[in-house]
Amino acid sequence: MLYSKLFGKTVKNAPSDATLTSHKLLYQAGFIRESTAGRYFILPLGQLVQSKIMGIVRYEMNKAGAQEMLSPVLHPLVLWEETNRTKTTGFELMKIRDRREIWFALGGTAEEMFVDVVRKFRPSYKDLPFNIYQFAMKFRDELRARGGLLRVREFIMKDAYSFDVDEENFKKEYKNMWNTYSQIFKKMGLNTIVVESDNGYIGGEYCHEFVVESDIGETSFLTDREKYNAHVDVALFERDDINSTEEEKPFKIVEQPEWVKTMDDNIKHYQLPKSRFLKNVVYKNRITKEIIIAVIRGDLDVNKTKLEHAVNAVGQLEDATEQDLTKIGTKRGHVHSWGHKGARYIGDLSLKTVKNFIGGQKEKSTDTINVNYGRDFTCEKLADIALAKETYLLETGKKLVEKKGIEVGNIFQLGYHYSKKMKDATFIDKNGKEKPFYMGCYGIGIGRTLAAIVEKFHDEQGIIWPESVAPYKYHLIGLDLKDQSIKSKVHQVYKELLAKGREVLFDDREDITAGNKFADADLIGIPYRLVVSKRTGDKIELKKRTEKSTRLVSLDELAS
RNA sequence: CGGGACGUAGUUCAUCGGUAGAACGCUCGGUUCGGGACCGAGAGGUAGUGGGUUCAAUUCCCACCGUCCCGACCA
Repeated sequence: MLYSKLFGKTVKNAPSDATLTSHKLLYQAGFIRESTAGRYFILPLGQLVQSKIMGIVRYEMNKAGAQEMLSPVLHPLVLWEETNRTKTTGFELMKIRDRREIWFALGGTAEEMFVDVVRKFRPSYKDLPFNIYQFAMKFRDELRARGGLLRVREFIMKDAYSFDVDEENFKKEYKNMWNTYSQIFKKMGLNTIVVESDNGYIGGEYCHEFVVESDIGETSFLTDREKYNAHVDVALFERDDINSTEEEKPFKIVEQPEWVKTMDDNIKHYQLPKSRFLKNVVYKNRITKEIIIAVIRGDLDVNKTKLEHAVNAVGQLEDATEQDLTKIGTKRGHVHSWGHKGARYIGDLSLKTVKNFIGGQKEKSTDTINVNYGRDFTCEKLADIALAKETYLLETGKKLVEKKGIEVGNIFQLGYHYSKKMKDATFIDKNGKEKPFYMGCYGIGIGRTLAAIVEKFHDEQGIIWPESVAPYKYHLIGLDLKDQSIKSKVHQVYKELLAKGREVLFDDREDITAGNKFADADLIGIPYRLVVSKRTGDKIELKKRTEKSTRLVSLDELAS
């Protein structure tokens, strides 16, 4: 490619809106331009990288036995109605209607579509298992796009769907995809951490995110730096014992000055640590309108995801409003740990680690002390509904550390979730009986992966592409091009490299200074820089993007 | 959707009641030519949109639209 003809040039300034390095560099180096918030043009250089990434994904997926295909972008809305996801999806479904007034969903994920195509064949157990996948544009009506390519509203995703006869066979495919993903990201130079995470409606053990550790990432996970890596939503930890052997004292209602309102006031007033107080957090189920009060030890925070699982309302809880509190006869700061009619009480396991809690029935000028779980109040159930935090201990006694990362891929157990909801999503087993498929799905965000690579591989000068995903292998620079013999020589080098099938970006601009060309080369970040000038004689100067030193090589050496 | 910031040339920013200016980039000419050179000339803006206040609005006020950041949300 001749740089002079390349669409998408480098620029000196990034837009002031860009806060992330990957966003700035991809903009400045001419890989992307924004259309509207969260929707990007991927320019020629950017698309070359995306192609390389997709090439690696495709190669490894095929090697693992998966088969590439393509589904329509517009999904018949009736399919989403079949699984009730027109209502329950976490993301706002984008809909569109054709001239016949038929409604479609713009695909944000494609489980229904893949089940639909599979059921058109009504396979037998002999046809199973299989894993089919696609690279397709995904549409998400994100509430907030963010950080260049990091969180967008349209992006290319590789999404794969596996169909097995049962869980046991599914597990093998799950492991297969796990290994495949590790290999894919390794090939791109990305070190991924496999993080246990929440898969929403199913729960269970099969859901993992592949995360590139990075402070600018949106995924928070806890790790013991050895074996245990878990998303904050699911991370388990040992609740430390506060005083569970202490003797239970008599329950008492005590006077309390009116200035005592917040947890901090409590600490000041009673001169006791946070862990000795009861804390109540109120949620509302946005579907059923049910009020849920989570009761927890004062030093811990409620983990909404865990709570949703505890009350079997995945994706349905939201913070209660003042009006909700009024409805159950209370107000902010005065929620009781028991007794509010019309509310369900769920307690955290930590309630058992403290004797003689303070609080729980705060009124205007009184509160309760020496409150004990079991004796003075009980909840509908005690469950793990607390948010794990850094420095908490695992059951193994290891310390947890909180890290952030970019989720570049995930693997997911679907089980029977879709196959049982969708009509005829079955295969015929050995005994001639219909059985639902046991499914899994596996995604990789291509654009986000690209951004993660830039976040990891760059320096002050610009991007440093790993060779496997670089838009070109060589960045050829011609200097002293007014000299006809040098000009013809560098064009000759370019032609011969192309003839040998090498990927070359050739900076053939004649009126640009050397410094400019070098700066552009560093910014674009192609792995090998070649220079032909009056200094290089018969040879070509070679410099790796990652190194400072240069050396002279012959054309044969390069092309061989 | 809540909180905050903002919208002026392709980009970064100035001007802040009196009809818009710089740098970079771009075009042309010349001098340079191995780390973002220099000189000269030039093109490029209905100041997001609409309304209001005013003799006069890019500037003040309101609404809408759009953008970014934090939060909520995120198969």
